[in-house]
Amino acid sequence: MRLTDYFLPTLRENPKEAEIVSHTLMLRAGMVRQETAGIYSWLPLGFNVMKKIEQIVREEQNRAGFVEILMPTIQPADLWKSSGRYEDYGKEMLRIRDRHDREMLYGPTNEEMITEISKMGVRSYRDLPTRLYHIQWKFRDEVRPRFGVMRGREFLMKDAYSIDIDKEAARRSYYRQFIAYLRTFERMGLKAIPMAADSGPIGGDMSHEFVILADTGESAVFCDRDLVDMPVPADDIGYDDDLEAVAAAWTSKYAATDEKHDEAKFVADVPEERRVSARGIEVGHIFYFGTKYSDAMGASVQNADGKATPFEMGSYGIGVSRLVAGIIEANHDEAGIIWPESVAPFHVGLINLKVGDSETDEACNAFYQNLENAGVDVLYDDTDERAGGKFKNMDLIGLPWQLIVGPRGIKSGEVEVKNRASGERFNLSPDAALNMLTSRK
RNA sequence: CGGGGCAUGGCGCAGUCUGGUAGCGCACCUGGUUUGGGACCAGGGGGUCGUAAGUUCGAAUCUUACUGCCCCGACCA
Repeated sequence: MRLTDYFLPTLRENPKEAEIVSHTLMLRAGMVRQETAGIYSWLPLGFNVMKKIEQIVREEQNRAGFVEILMPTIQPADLWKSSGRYEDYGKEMLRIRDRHDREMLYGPTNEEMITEISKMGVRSYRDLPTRLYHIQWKFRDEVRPRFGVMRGREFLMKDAYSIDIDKEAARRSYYRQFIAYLRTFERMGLKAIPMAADSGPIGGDMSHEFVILADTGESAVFCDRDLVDMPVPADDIGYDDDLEAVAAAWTSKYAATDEKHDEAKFVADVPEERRVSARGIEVGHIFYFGTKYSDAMGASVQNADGKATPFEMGSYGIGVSRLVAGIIEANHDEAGIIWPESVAPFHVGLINLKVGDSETDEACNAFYQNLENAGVDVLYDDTDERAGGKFKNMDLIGLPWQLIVGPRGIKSGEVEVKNRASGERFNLSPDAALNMLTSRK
């Protein structure tokens, strides 16, 4: 992509409404624009990153044996009346009426709908397990939206739902998601720690929040250092294996958010040198809720004995749009964002230091073509900005690699490759630079 | 939902107390000099001063109501 063809409205100064660093940087890097409190337009750079995150989530859900569907944003109120939640949900639910004065709502979640869909499709225990997910916009009318897309009212979320015949089977579905989450966040360059969470109406041990560590995190978290460096299962993990045993490496170690933190247990269970007190951001939540909705909505199947058995259900959420901000919170410096390669909007920022200088233009065009041909996403700054501005901008938007080409270097047969994360610079011949950047892909 | 603050050009702000017909920095446009980490000079364009009503010869400024946004708290992926 040539910058002259792109839409990248970067800001030089910090917008005053932004309180946390990810919000400031997303506004400054031209990733989003606020339309009203907690509701944002996604501009090209932000949208690009969000799609990359979404795709990683999708791939790992598929790998874990969940099947993608798409449910609507607008739901009929009757559906929610059938579970009793229409009255319970309160003002966070955005309630609307259509032209026939029918009560509708902008969905804050989809348990009721998935239960109805499953009732229609599941007739026998032989049809189970049913494991579905979708990635869709949701709306929760937060009293006080803040922190940009970190806590907006409209947000993109992956939510998955499992339906099993009994609790043992439900456990297996639950741990599929547990492992999928470890892999998903790892692929985005995040350290996500599963932490025991309140498990809603059922209780028990089947609810975990996945929290990423970031200095600017919203809540205090406490965990065993072993969890931070625990190697995540590889992509050949067998999802039909006993994943609860695999997950035990995580669930057996101490980890808690401040609400659930038990200092005495922390001190007793974790040797002092391994105690981590940090800040965290919740990016995922998985839980088993048993028959809460299936009971209320009469969703059952016949078991092998011919007896009606209510669905055993779990739901599993990942805040996709929130992750965009979460990743920035975990990956930035004074100059701007530092994208992990897997979610970077482009891999290489090609900087032409002197547009109009024929040798420099020629060299840049060649790089641009060759990198594109090699399948490397390039953002080519072909504007006639001054060099200083280009450097600042490129650091701000945080592409992993910068390829800096100017007349001075061309004369001595060199270009500069800069790694955004480490700050390392390499003066290389054009061929060596091209080789370095294409071999990474 | 309680408490507080703010609303003036694309962004950040001054002007409001003490009413007199709108200004600064950045950004933008033109010309020139520059050019490897946010240059300089000269010229220029752009604002129903959140909305509505009121007071006044005259309102960004005073009064009232409303709306929006931000912050703290309670709440939350």
